[in-house]
Amino acid sequence: MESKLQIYNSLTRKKEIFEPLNPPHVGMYVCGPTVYGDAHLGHARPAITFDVVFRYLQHLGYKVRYVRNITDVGHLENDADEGEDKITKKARVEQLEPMEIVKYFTDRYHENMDQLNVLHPSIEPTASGHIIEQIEMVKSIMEHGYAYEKDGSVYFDVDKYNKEYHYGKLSGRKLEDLYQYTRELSGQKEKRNSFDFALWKKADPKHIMHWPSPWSEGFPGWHLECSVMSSKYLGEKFDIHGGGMDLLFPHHECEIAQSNAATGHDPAKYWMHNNLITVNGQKMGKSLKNFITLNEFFSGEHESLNRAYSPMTIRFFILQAHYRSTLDFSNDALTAAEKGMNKLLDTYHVIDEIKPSDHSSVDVKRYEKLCREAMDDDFNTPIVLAHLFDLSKTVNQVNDGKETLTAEDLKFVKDLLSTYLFDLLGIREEEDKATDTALLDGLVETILKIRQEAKKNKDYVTADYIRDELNKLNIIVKDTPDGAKWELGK
RNA sequence: GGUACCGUGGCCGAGUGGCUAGGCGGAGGUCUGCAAAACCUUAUACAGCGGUUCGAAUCCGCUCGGUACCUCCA
Repeated sequence: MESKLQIYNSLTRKKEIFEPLNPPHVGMYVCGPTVYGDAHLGHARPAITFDVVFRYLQHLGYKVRYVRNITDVGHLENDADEGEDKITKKARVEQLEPMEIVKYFTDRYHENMDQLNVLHPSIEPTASGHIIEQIEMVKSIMEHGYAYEKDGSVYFDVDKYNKEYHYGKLSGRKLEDLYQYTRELSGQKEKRNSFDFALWKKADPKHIMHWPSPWSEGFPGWHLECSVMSSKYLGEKFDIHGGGMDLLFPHHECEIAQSNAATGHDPAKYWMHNNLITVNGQKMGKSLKNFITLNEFFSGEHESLNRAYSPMTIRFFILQAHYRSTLDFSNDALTAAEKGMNKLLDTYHVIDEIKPSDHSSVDVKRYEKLCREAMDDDFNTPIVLAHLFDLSKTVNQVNDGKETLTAEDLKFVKDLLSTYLFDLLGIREEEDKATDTALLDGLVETILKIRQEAKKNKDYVTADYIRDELNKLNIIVKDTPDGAKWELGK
């Protein structure tokens, strides 16, 4: 089937028809986390955004290789001890091996991703596992004349590169402007220009993580790992490179420069960037210390949280905004997302209780096209959800006897909800709701029969007592024309 | 200073020239012993000023306000 998928390409700043380089194969690389702390809400956004991209591309029939890295070396701390990277610093503080820290937070990250129902990437390479390849790439860039060594460190020669290529093509920055502004900052003497960036850095004695190289005992520059691992697993030229908008400059700009310097061409055809999550209009981030970790959301243990929010509520909340828009966090917004999501999940189950008619009074088939068009339009998940809410309204109207649907159409609606809500948007029902055991079922039914007797005798005191007590046990009773129904509450 | 971008009703959030976005919340109603759910109806909008146009939230200009990034800071 001909794809009409359009993707907003940060490189061209417009939506483009998605045409893979080698169909039906698609290569996608996304910058993963630096594992030196628990993942916060800001980390959930790229993970979920590109999870949906991954799911939808597969849905369209593409064979996707999705690579998401784990950064476990290299990111230097600027504000604290100079020359120490984040992993190392944490290790020294806690007297642990760096790889112990890495393992701990990598496991925690994976746990969070599973909770958010984020599919595992095809390959999850680590920077520390690709030191040799990184050294090779530095050599290649040097051989092409775009890097120079100084006192055991190797720097990328941006000025020289920019004479042959265009440094700033992704971020829209001009080298002259960078030069004017950055020259006043405390530049390092080793560099020819302040905007040159490190490819290899000589380790000073207190730096624990270091590897031998032709230039020094040291460690790779932080832009290098992504260039190396993407080309190793996806080839020198692949389809999609994704990441957070805050990585656009300098990180992704430098990746483009490194690839061009080593191979003569850009690494990725489409660059996708998810926007940031804000708190009171400000970026949620480590540096601002205004972040809330995912575990804190799940437990509710944070001063900014009124209560706990389930992983699926977080996921739904993120999907209710387009990935290229900023998304403002608040308790009200999360609660609204939770209620909306439960409404859709209820609809999914209501379908089973509807008696089919011979004739459908409404056209539900059109929703498939509408949902598909929304996804094709740069993964517009809020529009998909709006259509699903419309569909939900229709189902409820049928349930109320105001409209009718045939058995075939009812199945169609159920399948459509299943496909979009569960398979593509990755929402799943909370486990405690899914595990209604037969025992619980029987007990509650029995108690409700007693309550029904009480109601028949107009003994409302007993009836309400039963309902209130069940409520306290998180069992919500609803009286309907067909008798009392119940469900486990939030 | 530079670069990218944003400003939509109580809250969140779609929408790039004319057609109800949607969710949450509010108001009224149907149903109901009461409640909940569901359904129906409904209010509240496009930062300001000017321009283009038959017609602008949507294009252009200016003003005001806000955000992110600016090289080792994810």
